Amino acid sequence: MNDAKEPSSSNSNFSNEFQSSQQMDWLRVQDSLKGKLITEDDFKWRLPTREKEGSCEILKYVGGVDLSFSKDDSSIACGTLVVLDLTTHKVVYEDSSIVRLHIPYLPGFLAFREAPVLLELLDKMKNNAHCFYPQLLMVDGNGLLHPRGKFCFGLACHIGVLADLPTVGVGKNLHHVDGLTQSTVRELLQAADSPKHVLLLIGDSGCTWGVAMRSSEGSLKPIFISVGHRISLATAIEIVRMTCRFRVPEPIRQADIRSRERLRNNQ
DNA sequence: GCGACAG
DNA sequence: ATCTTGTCGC
Repeated sequence: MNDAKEPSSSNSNFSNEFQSSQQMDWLRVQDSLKGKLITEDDFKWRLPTREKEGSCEILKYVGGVDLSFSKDDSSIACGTLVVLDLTTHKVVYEDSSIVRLHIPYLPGFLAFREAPVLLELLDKMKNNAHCFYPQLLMVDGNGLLHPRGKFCFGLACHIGVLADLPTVGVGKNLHHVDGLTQSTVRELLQAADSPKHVLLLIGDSGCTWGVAMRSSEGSLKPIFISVGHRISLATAIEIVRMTCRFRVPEPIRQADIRSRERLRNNQ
């Protein structure tokens, strides 16, 4: 009875080793991409709210990306890209792609699972020189707010660097970082008398990772905003606030709704 | 050692 | 991420 094969256990040794060597590769990739990261405003447009001398282009087209998953087969996903016109608050572009994912979700490595589909959608639009190509992209997932923050970063930074696009990370849950937890942050946000409902996320190390923000009056639960690429935290906050009809900023919310819808009607 | 851990 | 209905309220 001893020689009974335990496929799951003998497998998991190999599988675990494979997984950790895979993760070491991923850490190197994140580290190398981080060398290209820009964490201050670096774009040629300006916010519509900010008056300024000179005639420069105004931020008008804001993109949002998200993935939804099949309830039956969790490896089937629909990635969606939408672009919102800030002046009309309407969706002016939508594209999506249903794919089979071969990479599992591992905390800290979301980008390796989700970025490829989304980058393809962006690429397609750029290659067509589409006139609504986003000037900025909001990503469902964190940017600099990452548990191994010194040399790593999240999905929003990953996409920003690879697409060379200004990006903002928006999380609906806090990825525990540097002593910050969801419950303590929520308490602090309640206690804070910040009129803008914003709390700087400063970790035990003194590092500022992003902010927690009550984005709409209705919701006690905050969203977590962090710098993605080619943008400062202050600008990121301003743009997120500008696009929040509800708790989740509209570009991401629309991408979420539409990707879920497409998955329902198409598989 | 154990639990926690974006989507 | 996904499983899940109605319900209270502006």
